[in-house]
Amino acid sequence: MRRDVFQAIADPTRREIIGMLAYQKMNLNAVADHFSISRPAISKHIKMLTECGLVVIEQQGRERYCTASLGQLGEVSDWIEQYRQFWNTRLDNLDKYLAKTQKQKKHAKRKSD
Amino acid sequence: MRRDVFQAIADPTRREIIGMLAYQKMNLNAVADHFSISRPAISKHIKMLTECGLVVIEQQGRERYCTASLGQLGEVSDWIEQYRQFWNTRLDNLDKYLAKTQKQKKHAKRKSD
DNA sequence: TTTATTTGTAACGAATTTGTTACATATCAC
DNA sequence: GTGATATGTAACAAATTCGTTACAAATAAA
Repeated sequence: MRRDVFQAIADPTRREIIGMLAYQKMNLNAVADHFSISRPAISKHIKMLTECGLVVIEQQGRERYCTASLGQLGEVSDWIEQYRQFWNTRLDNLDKYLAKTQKQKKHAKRKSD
Repeated sequence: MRRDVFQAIADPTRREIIGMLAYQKMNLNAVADHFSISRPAISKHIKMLTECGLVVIEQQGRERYCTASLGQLGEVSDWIEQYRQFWNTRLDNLDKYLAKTQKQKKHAKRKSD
């Protein structure tokens, strides 16, 4: 099973969980209460998040308090940053231009036969 | 079918494709030659990348030249950056953090006027 | 001790992802 | 024209994801 950070943040529910746990420590049931899906489903999401280091668990009696530990997001950030030079540049504008002409070609194509 | 940028970059093959197309325009077969999986598989990956705007196609005769158009990565970058303040405040992160808060101050200034 | 609460996990199913092969179409080269 | 090349896509299969319900175990509360 793939358990990397890229995969972890691909799921919108997990991104929401991260958003909650970044600001407040919560036990698992409290997290689950914010969603319409079942508690076991949330439990699995949190398990995955802990497995890739984005959430840490602090056990207190029968409760498990979860907090976000977002340093691992650096892996994604680093991957993206290496390409930042390609954004909002002439190159990027060229790409947008090409995308535009491509659409025009597709439209023209059917008729031109 | 989910077709957002988070999902697009979750797959390692697609990240590799992005890495190749960021630096050079290539037709589809040239991309496929760099991988062990089949050409139709690559074709589908590239289709998905174009559908979420990370790759643009320029048709030239029977060939389709692909280039990366990475502005959409900003969506992921923005999502991550909102949490940067929560990362372990290492010194090398401090610069970026300060830059961000400086921007926020500028924005806040307009409201307080 | 008895009961309620918090949680993990097994077992399962549906949907999605990711690959394949086979075939169709359009274009180039001769 | 004929044949090679570049590509899209349909049809299918295997693996994975993401949810469910049911049950077990540990702890707290009565």
